Amino acid sequence: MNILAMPSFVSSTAKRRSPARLQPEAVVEALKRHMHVNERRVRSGQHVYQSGQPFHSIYLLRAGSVKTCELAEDGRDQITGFWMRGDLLGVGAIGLNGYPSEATALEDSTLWQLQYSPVLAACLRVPELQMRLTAALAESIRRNRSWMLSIGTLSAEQRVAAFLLDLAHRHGRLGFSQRQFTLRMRRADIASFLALTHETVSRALSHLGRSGLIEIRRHEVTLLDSEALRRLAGARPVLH
Amino acid sequence: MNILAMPSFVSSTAKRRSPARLQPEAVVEALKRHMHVNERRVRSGQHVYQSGQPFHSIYLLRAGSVKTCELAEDGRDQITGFWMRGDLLGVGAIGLNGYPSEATALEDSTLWQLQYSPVLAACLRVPELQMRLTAALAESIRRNRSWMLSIGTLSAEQRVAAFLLDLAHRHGRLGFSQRQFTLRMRRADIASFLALTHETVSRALSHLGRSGLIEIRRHEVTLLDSEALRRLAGARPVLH
DNA sequence: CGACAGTTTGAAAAAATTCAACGGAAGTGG
DNA sequence: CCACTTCCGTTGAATTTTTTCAAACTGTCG
Repeated sequence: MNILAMPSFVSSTAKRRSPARLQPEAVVEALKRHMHVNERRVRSGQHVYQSGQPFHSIYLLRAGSVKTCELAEDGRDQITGFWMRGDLLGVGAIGLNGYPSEATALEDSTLWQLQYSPVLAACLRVPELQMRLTAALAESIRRNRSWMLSIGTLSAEQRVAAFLLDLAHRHGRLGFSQRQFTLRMRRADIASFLALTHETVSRALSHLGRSGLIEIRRHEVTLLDSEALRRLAGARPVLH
Repeated sequence: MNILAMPSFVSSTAKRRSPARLQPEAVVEALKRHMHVNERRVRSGQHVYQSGQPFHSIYLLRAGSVKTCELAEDGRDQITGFWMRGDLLGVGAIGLNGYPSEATALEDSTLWQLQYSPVLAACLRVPELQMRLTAALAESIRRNRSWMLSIGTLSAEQRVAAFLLDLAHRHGRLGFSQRQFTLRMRRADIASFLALTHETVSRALSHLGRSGLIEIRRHEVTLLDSEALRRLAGARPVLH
């Protein structure tokens, strides 16, 4: 789903890349050339959109970070993703009248608001944009499948390890440190995302810390031995 | 992801529908008018495509049923979906060189093979096709999110109940009985899909049977009290 | 400073998995 | 067509993992 640096996965498919990679920034340029873009700033804790709100726009996250949460009528909810620069939000609402989920800023963030009908129009005129949007949707599907694989096959601690590696990787792609970063979300959010309880996540993090694989203090993480983390998470070492 | 009868979810979002519903069959017609379609028959147990195979085509399932499976390099695997008439397969490969997952027929099935470049070309000429494809991708994303919600918030038995209701619902949309149908997949496949073991699925089915909510004999299911099943699965009663 | 949301940890309980055994159905090969 | 094998499903019991409940601790924000 990341327009600026696709693709990234928790596992497996990282190698099979697009034949014709598009320059990410070029696409961003193209977007601005072909349609009006409204910049929107959202403060930490505020909603980008809420469940049920009429759907008009998708959002390109330009700075900050955002979580998305799926809500059931009976009150159950589930974090469905954590997003950073370059990620596209609200695409799950395409084809519906309203957003089926909500998006909340995890820190002060800025987004480009892209009204969906102009996007469609632009896609018709600019094949590259269409390809890009479609590819972004497909990547989002792969990301989900990869998550399903993790949840279905890994233990609690393995999931937490995989989660940290995923965050690290996405951080790295955006030019930030792959070793050290801030967990912008609460333990309970991680827990929901990983289909665990917040206590279990806390224990897993503590245990990874005691084992010397990571250092964690509150929201600051350092991956001390990402090789071991990868082994733990069941992935073959990534060579590149 | 179902081209013939979107959308369907395990939960929540079923009400927020597309403003301009497109006639499903009309889209199928349009497809045939605008590009060459190769019909392919696959026998039960055979692959539609395999992980790593070069990606050229997506598939529209016309008859039968298919399961898709995500594979990790270390041997872990995970069923990511069960598909029936009208469902679009292989879209996860868009933007990649090869399929990241594999699709296996659960019974003798027939599919339309749609080479992807003509699909793209057709989408550029026919806005309706583009909308349809994009909407199908978006629906697939929602389906995944809905699955995440179920896995993250429901117990084993609730997941099995939700699974049966989902199958029943999709069956119903295609004009088959919503009350009685055949589970084409093995217990182990259901288990993988629901992030459980096959023993747990077996026990859950037996227990639902003993409780009088369903009748199950091997692969034949009858939903005796789908209202109670819905309550069990945590959903509000669907009114219509 | 004080309240509070969020985190950590421990102990008990519950849920699901693992291991093991059995039975039946389907498929294979004589 | 039958014997045999293999795969799949079911069930029970033991074990493991994760959750639940409870309490204490910490950093942040009025």
